[in-house]
Amino acid sequence: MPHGKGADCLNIYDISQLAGVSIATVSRVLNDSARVSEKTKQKVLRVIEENGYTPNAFARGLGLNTMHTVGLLCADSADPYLAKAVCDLERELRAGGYDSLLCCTGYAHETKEKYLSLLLSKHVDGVILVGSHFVEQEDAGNGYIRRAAKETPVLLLGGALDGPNLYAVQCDERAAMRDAVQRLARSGRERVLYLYNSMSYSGRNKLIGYREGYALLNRTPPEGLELMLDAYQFDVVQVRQLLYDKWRAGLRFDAVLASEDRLAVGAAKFAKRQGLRIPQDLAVIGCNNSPIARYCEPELTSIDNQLDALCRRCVDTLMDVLHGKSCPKKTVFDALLVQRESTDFSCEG
Amino acid sequence: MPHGKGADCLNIYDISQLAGVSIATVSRVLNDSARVSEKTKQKVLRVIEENGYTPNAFARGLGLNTMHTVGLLCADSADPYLAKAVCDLERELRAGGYDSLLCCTGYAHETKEKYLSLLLSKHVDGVILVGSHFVEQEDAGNGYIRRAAKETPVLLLGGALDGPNLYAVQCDERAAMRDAVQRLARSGRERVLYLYNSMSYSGRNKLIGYREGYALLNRTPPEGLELMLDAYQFDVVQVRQLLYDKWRAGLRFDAVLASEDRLAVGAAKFAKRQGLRIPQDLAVIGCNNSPIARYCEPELTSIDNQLDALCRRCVDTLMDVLHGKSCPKKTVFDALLVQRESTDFSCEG
DNA sequence: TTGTAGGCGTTATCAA
DNA sequence: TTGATAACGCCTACAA
Repeated sequence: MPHGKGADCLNIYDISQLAGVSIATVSRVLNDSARVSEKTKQKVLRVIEENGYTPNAFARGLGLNTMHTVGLLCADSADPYLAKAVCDLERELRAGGYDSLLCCTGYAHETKEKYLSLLLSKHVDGVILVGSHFVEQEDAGNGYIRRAAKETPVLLLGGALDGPNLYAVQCDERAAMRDAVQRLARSGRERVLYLYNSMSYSGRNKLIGYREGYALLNRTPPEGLELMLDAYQFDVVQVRQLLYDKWRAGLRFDAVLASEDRLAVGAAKFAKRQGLRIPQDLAVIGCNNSPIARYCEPELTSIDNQLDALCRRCVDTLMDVLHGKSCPKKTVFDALLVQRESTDFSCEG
Repeated sequence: MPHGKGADCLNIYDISQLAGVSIATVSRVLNDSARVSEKTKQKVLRVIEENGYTPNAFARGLGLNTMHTVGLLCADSADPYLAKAVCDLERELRAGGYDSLLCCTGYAHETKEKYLSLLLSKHVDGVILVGSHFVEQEDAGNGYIRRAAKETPVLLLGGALDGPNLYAVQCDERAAMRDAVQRLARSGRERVLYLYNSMSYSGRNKLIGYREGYALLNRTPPEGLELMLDAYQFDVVQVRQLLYDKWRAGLRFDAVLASEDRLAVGAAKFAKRQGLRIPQDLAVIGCNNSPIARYCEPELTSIDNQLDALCRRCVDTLMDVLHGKSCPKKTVFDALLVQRESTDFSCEG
């Protein structure tokens, strides 16, 4: 009986002694691994209950080589969209019996890489890359993700990357943007400005979708209407100013399609300042269908990229992987255009 | 040498063998505990580097009884205010060498209690209760927090509770509300409506502050002007409707003081629908000074409760506790009224 | 300066 | 159905 401390916290030896059985039996009761007589089981359970014993998580982790923890890597969990994702994921993971280790990396490649390996060193059972800011355009920059996947399953929420032990769950925002452009055009909008601020995996796809929209109309996108705000974290006032300056410099447009609702809010602010009526003079469409689409005046039409469903499926997939079930490497959902006051498609051709 | 597996991951024995030293030496190098000759140290470090060895976190946790992890308990990390807090806390904790275990409880007492003990069973080095939704008015409901504090330091961000191993970091929102009422009154507002949706610790304090504001003016708060929205998660449209209904029922007010920016946004929506000009006919003040205060049209005056500073101080305090330094049980910051377009104090008496 | 050996609290493998 | 005992991988007296 190698056990001789009188610490505050009791261990399996204490319980075994109090219950008059061996530690093996206590362990078996704890993990209800069959072979225990109902009588001993009850006795042990009572002792455990009476003394408020909880098995030591570290010791268990050492033995089983897992503490049922998943790493959530996220560029900025204060961003409302990512925050919602993190919250949903955490809930689903907990329902599946896993804790969430949160890690906000910021947008610099170096820290993303550093924090990912930090998570791995904690032996997490899986990693979820929340948002598409982790996948780089030149594949050389994605080595750190592939390397991580050698040690633990990696799920990409909103992004996609092909490789062993990599799984992607995303929404077809490219198609959504394409459709939005076409609908705006059909309802008489001649010049749709595309407003974006990120060239992440998702950002690139949306931009492509915008261009495809025009391509399918057999038109080339009007000159100068792809407008990038050069900041991940920005203020609506910046957006308003950017559009205002462009307008004063002579740029004209009758619709704004934005890669994110906050950008669209900025567009609405611009319209007000410039004296343009929404939607009569300027149609506005945002993306994410976040609560702020409704905070805006007027309320914003927005592309719903089905975050809830994505998160649920993401965790479901991870659980399947961890349980050894086979599961799809890539799952794609459709987006949904939620119409509100900032657009008017009634005269759609 | 009790070591005989050919697994994928090497351990300290492998390294010691490859470097031709004992595991003790390797361990010493790893924890740079002085007594190692520079030469052996370099040799060991090179072997570690070459083989990409990382010490097993579980084993280390078992021995040291810590994995350098802090639990973040939060009612709903999708709430923008709480999300910002979680993000800030995580960053500060990481800077201090600690990981963050996130746990969203929702608003039910039962789950809060359940998840808190779940965190404790993971042997976190500390727990931060993010937001004031954890402290209940009747102290009987706070037993679970006090019990937790017996096992690990508990920090309350935005709330306060007195007891051993409990630390509070908060902002004097009560004073802020009191001052806001007085300033509104002095600038000619006769009937300040107080709009709130939570009776959390913070919620109660703000309400008290509102009443005190009137008390200091030697006036009793106008009848029926304390308006509670009965929902933690709400839509701005609900808020607009609530005010609209009240107005139609004859309730009159010339200012809205809200316990949260989102409620204030709802008030602005109401004003627009009712044809009231902001701030001429209706002044609006929100609380939290969150980004949405600027999304709103017009931009909202808001009480800044200094979340950044609170988070920093909260983690600083925890670090001090963990390092055995003495530190204050309660830290209180002042709030700041950030004036924007929804108020006009120019004619303040 | 370095090495040996025991302990941390489980789980799991064998016997009994 | 139970019990003894060896991992699991690290840290750290204590000894050399």
